[in-house]
Amino acid sequence: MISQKARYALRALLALAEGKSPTIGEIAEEQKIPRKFLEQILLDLKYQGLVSSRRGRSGGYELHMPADQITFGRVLRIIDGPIAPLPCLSRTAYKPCNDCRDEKTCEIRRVFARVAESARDVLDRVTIAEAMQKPGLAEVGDLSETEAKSA
Amino acid sequence: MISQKARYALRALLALAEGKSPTIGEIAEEQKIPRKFLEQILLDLKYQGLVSSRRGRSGGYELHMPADQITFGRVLRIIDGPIAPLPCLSRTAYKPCNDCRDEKTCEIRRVFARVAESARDVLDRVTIAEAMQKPGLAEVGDLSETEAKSA
DNA sequence: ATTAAACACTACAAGTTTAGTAGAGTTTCA
DNA sequence: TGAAACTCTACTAAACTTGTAGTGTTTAAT
Repeated sequence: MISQKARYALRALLALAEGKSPTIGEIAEEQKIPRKFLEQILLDLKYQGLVSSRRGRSGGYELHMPADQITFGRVLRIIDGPIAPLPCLSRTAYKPCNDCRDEKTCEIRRVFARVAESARDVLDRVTIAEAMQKPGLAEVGDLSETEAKSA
Repeated sequence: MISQKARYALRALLALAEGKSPTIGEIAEEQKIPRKFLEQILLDLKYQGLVSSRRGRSGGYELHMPADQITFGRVLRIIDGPIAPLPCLSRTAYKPCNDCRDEKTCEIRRVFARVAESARDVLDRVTIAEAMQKPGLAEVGDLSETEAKSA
């Protein structure tokens, strides 16, 4: 499960990708996100260069880069940390599993490497811009599972 | 990230799949799992019918079903709960996302549905028996990412 | 210059989860 | 009958999650 915070971050970015420069308050109300919590999230995203802000009387937020350069994976790593299901499979925060004898022969690692790869395959490719597109148009990948309430 | 507890559970099951009937202490020592913690894990797996135990003087544990009928997904759901990245995508524990206006048009849900499906694709297919096989043999899926330390 | 509206930053806190530990009880077999 | 093994419940420290609170700083309009 991704965190509520990450969901809020993605929602906020999708809102900013509309192109306006809304205030925190406007985003919070429109997206039903607790306002002070959203402040912190937007600060995180700002520190990482995804959004920029204008202070003062008619301030607000906007994307600091094109929406088609912001992947879901990038957002998740900022908010939730590594995507990999095992520390020993993380690209961004590698750590050996403390109970693992030998990574090269670890059966668990081998299986989860496949999970990690397929997750990255989606998350590091799909951008905020793509996610905004209505389905039914030409799509990057296969979206046929939209109707199946599964997993 | 899957929990340490789930990793212990998978490790214990892989050990039991060797076919012997080891004691908790033997598994704990061999797999470097805290003994009392492992007791609880094995009890969970027993309640769910994956393993069975013999008490008393020469007791021990063994698999209660063929290793090729125990998928990683089943173990993860027992120990860690739902696999889905969003509550609204869980097959086993569906819950609406509280901040979501409309599931059918939710952009976030649409993207994570793809992640969920590909994760299930691996986890609900790969069994303890398959994981034990040495690589290099004929394999079910594609295992070519074994050498890439990524995600 | 003042002031109101907006962002910036830090601290705190309740609740939950994680990763165990502890200990008393029960069963079996030699 | 006693030692070795599983069974079961309770407890706990630390970390994480999901916020709330409050103070400060900047900007634009007046």
